[in-house]
Amino acid sequence: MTNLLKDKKLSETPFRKEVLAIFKNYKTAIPMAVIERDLKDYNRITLYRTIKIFLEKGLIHEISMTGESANYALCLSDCSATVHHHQHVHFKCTQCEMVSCVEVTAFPSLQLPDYKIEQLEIQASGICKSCLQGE
Amino acid sequence: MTNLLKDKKLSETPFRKEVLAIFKNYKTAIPMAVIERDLKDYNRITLYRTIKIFLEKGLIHEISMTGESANYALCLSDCSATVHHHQHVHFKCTQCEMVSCVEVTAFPSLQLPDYKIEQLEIQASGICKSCLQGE
DNA sequence: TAATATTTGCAACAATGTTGCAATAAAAAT
DNA sequence: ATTTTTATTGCAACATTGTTGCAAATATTA
Repeated sequence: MTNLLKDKKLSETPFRKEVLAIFKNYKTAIPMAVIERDLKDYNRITLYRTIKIFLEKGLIHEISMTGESANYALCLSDCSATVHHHQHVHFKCTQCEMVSCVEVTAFPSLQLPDYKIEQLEIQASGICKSCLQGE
Repeated sequence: MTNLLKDKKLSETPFRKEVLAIFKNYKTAIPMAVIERDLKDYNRITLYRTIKIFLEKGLIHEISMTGESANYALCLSDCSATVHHHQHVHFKCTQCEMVSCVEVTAFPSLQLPDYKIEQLEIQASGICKSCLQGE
């Protein structure tokens, strides 16, 4: 268990540790609303600033899916604000509404004539593991 | 040139025609801000409602890319609010900032063990056609 | 433990999006 | 073509989301 805050040269405050703990609790990506619900007591402004700096330092990444409010998840590999080294697909379950990051071995590739592709982001939706089993 | 509004059983009002004309003018996807700038005179609330109903009727679709505000573009094929028949990739140029829909013949496929994928959305970023040529 | 740097919370504000309702305009029916 | 019906618009008011300056509090460094 490494110290994510110190690694990214961020001061270790109780609030940041608490937010980080929430991220670690979830295996899925979570929206602001979930973080707010899980914090016993929090300041809206501080939370915004915390999320912002976590994003800037590449501690977490943002997942925007069409029609959804933004979700956030811990970065698994060493990322910065702009460069992310993920090889995963963002998956939204249409049944339980969970958004998660799914690691894939063979990440699809794509070539477009006349375009130079630098990054690919894949958002899938369907039925997740636990919903498939639960039926 | 079909009548998109009538096709979708929407009243043909001057305002809706104007908004539709703006969408037709652009080959790219556009954010709210661009629509607002292009409208000579408009009511904020009516615009929100217009976008909402255009989305509901499948006249336009929303494109959410990480870090971006939402973009909107006309649907090319016959779509509804939930089901879109696009075979295109959303492309964001990191140079000119344009977001566009790029039709592809071979749309990548993806299989995930334990997941049932129903829809795939692909967001690419890099350098677009005109920026590549302009250099 | 003191000095310095960073973070927090407040107040105030800006931007974005929503709702009820009366006036208005479009579509359907006569 | 004119009336009736239905849908849209704009206003006021509000809800939500996100931002900024600044002083107090806290964390880090020396």
